This record gives sequence, C-alpha cells and structure tokens, in this order.
Amino acid sequence: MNKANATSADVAQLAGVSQSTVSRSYDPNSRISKSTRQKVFAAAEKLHYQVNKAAQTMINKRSDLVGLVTAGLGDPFRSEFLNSLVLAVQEKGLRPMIIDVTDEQMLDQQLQTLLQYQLSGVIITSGTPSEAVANAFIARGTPVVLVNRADHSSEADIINFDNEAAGRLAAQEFVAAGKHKVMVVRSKVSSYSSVMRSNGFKGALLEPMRDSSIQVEERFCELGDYDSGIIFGKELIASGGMPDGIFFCMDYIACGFIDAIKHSGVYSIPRDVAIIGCDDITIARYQAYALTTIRQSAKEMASSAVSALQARLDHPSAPPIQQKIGAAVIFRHSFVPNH
Amino acid sequence: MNKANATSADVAQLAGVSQSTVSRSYDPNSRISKSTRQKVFAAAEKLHYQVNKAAQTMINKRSDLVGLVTAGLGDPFRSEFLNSLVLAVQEKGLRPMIIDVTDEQMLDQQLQTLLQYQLSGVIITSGTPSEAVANAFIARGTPVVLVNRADHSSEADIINFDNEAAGRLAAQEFVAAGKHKVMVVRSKVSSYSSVMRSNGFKGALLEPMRDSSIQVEERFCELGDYDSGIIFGKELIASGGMPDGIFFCMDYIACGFIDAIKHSGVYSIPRDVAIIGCDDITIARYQAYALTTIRQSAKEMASSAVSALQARLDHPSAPPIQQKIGAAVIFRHSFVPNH
DNA sequence: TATTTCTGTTCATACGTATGCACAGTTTAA
DNA sequence: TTAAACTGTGCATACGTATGAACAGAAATA
Repeated sequence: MNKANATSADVAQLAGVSQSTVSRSYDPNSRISKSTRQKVFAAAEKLHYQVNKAAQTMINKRSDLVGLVTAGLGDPFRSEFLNSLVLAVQEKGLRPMIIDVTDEQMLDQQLQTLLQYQLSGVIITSGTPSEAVANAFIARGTPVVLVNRADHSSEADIINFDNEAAGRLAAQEFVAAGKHKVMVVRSKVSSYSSVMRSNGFKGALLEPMRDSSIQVEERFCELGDYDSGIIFGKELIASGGMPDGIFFCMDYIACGFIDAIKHSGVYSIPRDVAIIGCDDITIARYQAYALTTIRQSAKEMASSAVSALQARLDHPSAPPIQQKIGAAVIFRHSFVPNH
Repeated sequence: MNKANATSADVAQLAGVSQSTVSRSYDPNSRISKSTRQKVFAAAEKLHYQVNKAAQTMINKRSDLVGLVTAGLGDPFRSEFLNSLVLAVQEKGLRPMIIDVTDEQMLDQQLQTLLQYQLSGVIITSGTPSEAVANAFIARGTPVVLVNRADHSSEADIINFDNEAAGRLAAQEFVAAGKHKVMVVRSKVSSYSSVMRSNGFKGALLEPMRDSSIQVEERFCELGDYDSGIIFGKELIASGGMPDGIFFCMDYIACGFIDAIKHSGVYSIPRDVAIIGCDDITIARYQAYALTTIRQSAKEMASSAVSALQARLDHPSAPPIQQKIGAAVIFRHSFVPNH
C-alpha cells in the first residue's frame, strides 16, 4: 500500500482504454459512452485513483488554492472570521491556504514565495499591510478580494462591513435612550474600520437638523485590545467625567473597560454608564460581559467574500464588485433601550 | 505586467545559458561558476522569476504544503494553537493548508480531494475524527504528526501535552491547600485529553500511600464549552454539596461555571470554592475570570509538532517519535495557594 | 448510393522543472 | 608527456494531466 499513487495511465491500462479517455471521463461535457465511463470509474476506484493536482495545475494555470491573508488570528473576531472563510472556501471545492503576515519583516519574502504557488485567488483581510500583496497578485492576473480595507484604487473586488452604519446605529440608540453625554472610543492606531465606525457615530450626532442637547466626545486608547480597555477604564475613572454612554469601536476594548469598571466598584453598568460595542465577538455574550453590541456577521462577510471570488473566477473580466454587509444591534445587558 | 509568469527558460535565454543551468543555479550543491550564477540571478530578478511550484511538485513528489487538520477553530485554545502552527510552518518555508473536518458528513469527500494535493506532511490535532485520515496519508507515504490524540497503533509521530501531569498538578495544589472535598469536571463526550486529565487528578488523590482525608468525586457536563459550564454551575448550586475545590478539565467550562457562581451570588471564589482550569486560554487571564489554570503552551506544542514533521521529512525512515509537553501551574485569583 | 453529420476513441503534445548523462576544457597526477 | 580526475555546461527526458487534431465507424440526410 505504500506505493506511489495510481496515475490516469494506470487506470487507462486497467480499463483497456487510452489515458486521454480516462481524463475525458471526468469531464461531464465530454462525449464518452456510458459503458466506457463505467469501466473507467470502476478501474479508478479499484486503484484508488486521485487526480494529481500538481499536473492539473500546470495545465490549468490554477491550483484551486485560495490564499487567506491575515495578520495573525489571535483576536477572537479575526479567528471567527477566518473560520468562516475556511468553511466557505472548502464548500466551493477550493482549498484554503493561510498566509500570516504578522511579521512585517518577512512580508517581502513571504510574498515572493507565495507567487510560486499558482493560487486561484487571494482574500485579504483587514489589518494586513497588504497594498503590495494585492498589487503583486493583480499584476499576475490572480483575482483578489479585499475585506474591510480602505483601498479603492485597485481592480480588486471589495467587501466591507458597513462600519459607518454601525456607528450610526449606536448613536441612534443613545439618542433614543435620552443620553446626555456620550463618548466614542477607538485605538490610536487608526484602522480603516475603526475610523469609519467612529465617523458614523459622530456624524449621526452632529447632524444639523438634530436638536443637539447631546454632548459627544472622541477618545483614544493605545491599542485595540483588552488590556487597552482596562487602562482606558482606569484612567477615565481616575480623571472623572464619566459619560452616561460609551460606544467602543471594538468589543475587545469594551470588555477590558467593563472589567475595569467592575473592579473599581464605583460605577454600575448600565445604570451609570451604558456601553455599546462593535463586532459581537464570542465572549460578548458571556455573562461576565453581556455586551450590547453592533453585530458584524463573520459568516455573512466570509460567504460574500468567497462568492465574489467565485464570480471573478467564472467571469474574469467582469467589472469589480463593491459590497456592503449590514450592521445590526444585538441587545444585552450593558445597554438596555427604553421600551 | 498582466503577463504570464516568467519561466526558467525565459531566464535562461536572457542570461545566455541553458534552462538546466538556471535550475542548477538555485541548487547550492551544484557545480556552477560564480560568474554564471550571477548572470542567472540578475536575469531572474529582471524578469521577476519565481519557480513554478506545480512543476516542481511533479518532480519532487512534494508540494511543501502541510495539511493542518482541525475540527473547527471556534474555541479559543484551538485557534491559538492553530495560529502557532501556522507561524511555525511558515518559518520552515512550508505552507499551511487548513482542513476543517467539523462536518463529519463531508469527511470522506474531503479526504479524497486532499489526497490530490501532494502534501509534504499532515498535522492532525485533537478532536478530529481522523483515524481514517491518518491511515490514508500514511498509506501513501505522507508523514503524519498526531497532536493530543489517543492513537498509538500507527507509524505516525506523536506529540502530547502531558495531560496526566496536568491533572496531578491540580490535585497536588488542592492537597497542599488543605482542601477536604474536591471535584473534577469534564464533558460527557470523552475526549482523550479530558479523560487523561481527569485520570491524572483522581490518580494523584487515590495514591495508596497518601493519608486520604480528602474526598474526591468526578462529575460530567454535557459538552466542553462555556454554556455547559453555566448549566453545570446552576445545577450544582441548586443541588447543594458545593465542594471546596474543583478542577475543570477545560478552561472554557470553568469560565461558564465562574459566571454561574457570580450570578447566583451565593458562593464566593476562591473563598468558598477554589477553581483550577486547564489549558490557559486567552480569556483565562481576564479580570472577569482570573482563572488559576494548568498551562498548555500552544506555542511549544506547535513548534514541537512542526519540528517532528521536519525531522521526518529529513529522515523518512527514522523510528517514530513520541514526545510529551510539560504542564505548569499559572496562579491567578480563582485559586490561591497557601504560602 | 453518395455525402454529410455525429459519436466515441486515440495520438501527440504542452505545461515548467530537475537531473542523469555526455562532453569539452582544465587541472592534477603519474 | 600521457593518463586521470575534476569543473562547468548543455542535451534529453520524465513527471501526470488536459486538449486540439485526426480518424474510424455509425447514423442521418440528400
């Protein structure tokens, strides 16, 4: 059994036909008699024949491999998203190849070796330092899908969560709940998504038509992670001036903030300060956080991205697509609307 | 620029040498004059030449692709581990290809198509219904590394977290702290890891030499996730008989339990009941949980697995390796040792 | 019946790389 | 000085598949 794999030639010999007939048997549009096809399939089964993708790739110039470019999969939303991407890719009969470009030092080298594989397509997720990556693949004629990225220049298909709408929704909830002083918090390191969310939030509160008895302020924390949320919370408690509503551009930060508040014991959530996050990461629903948040559906984003790629493979010269994925409020304990 | 990739023949022509000379230029053990090599590299750079992996694979019978077989990457430990695996694989100049076999229905089909790629190796992680997967690859002569799996029969290399030691460590801590009545909790669905952890825990407490004034009981919850921990906690609170120490075979369950306890307000952690988890997932350190736990180093596991694979590639016929990765207690708030 | 269309198959070749073999030129050994 | 060893390069081929072209026979058309 520890033999080399059976080839189509082996199958051909066993079935008593030519190699080309074997190959054509697997093409549904080919003119092959039923009896011959049966013979071929029987022989193939007996030999456990599996097509050699490497050989196939040489001819098709396509490997059915899809590159999923990401900057780490440490944080929960990213890994959920990647999980959904993997499943969606698999469902289409393609194979996901992960490319982690966390280490920017290695980016160039990574990119070089990546071009060696004849990828069918590349899906680039947010946070990636990827202008270069995208361009390199587009130059080679490999389809590229950008997810949650600012880039507009390219010929790539683009899938974006409706970040502005997310911010707007949060703002509307605070207004409807009669809040007087609200804050929006994002990380100093400006990611496209966070900036748009913050803009959406501020924009909705600064609309000229609105009688603005509501006060809004933008604040920053160091990074977009849990620890930054803790630090931000401690500082805000110490400095005073706690608002009655805060919109965090990332759930992660919100969770850190909540822990800081609870630990201090000074304020109560949502009575003194109501909190809305964004993304709906897994732990947002945990009782310790019970975070009201704007959901970004990882599943929906992923399946849209893969569908876009599939469409591009089917129609390589179609005009680029640009698609927005809707936002929705998920109510939990950290903010409760007036009913 | 939207051209087909340059081939070694193109490089050869530009450099004024033969294709075989180009190929040999990239082999450090080949006899090539310095001047020729320089000419070749210069030409290659000018044409942005990158070797075609598909063609290379046909000759080498190796794609440098490593299959990472996993059952979903939803839960935090799994995704951390996968993250480490991806990085470790990339570091060796190999490429990670994810294979998610969550859907057992598709397993067979997945497996079939997988064999089409000439994978250099396969790393199979726990929870995978993978006896079949492993055997299929071994039969084809593809190296297989099993991580945290019970399988012993095969010719694969095996990397295991020292699950028994983890359980033992937890038990020893409870003994040293003078606990009287302890529990070990795992999911009904018996995974290899959980069973071994539980056995290690019970074994350490039932040693014949020990003067056993300590009472130990094993309990089960439905699944190995957060929600099961919540349910388990509620039931235990309702039924009474709260022990003074609980070892959870998975951090995940422990987090759910902690939330259930806090929500009920009846007991205090760690005063009434001390808690030790296992794995050290990301959120274990969050203030909401501050979980004392037995760390399973994802990084260490991953780099060991990849190193084992690398060794196997270098020496295909070496005897199978079996390696244990050590456990260590991480102290946080849910259990504080007497000092 | 002669011609055309259709069906089912085989032949031959291309994809891009690595490598055994042959060979010419150069250096070392005898 | 002649033989032997070594160095650097090119030629030819194999890897396994897909596909255009050719072709033989059957069926349909004129």
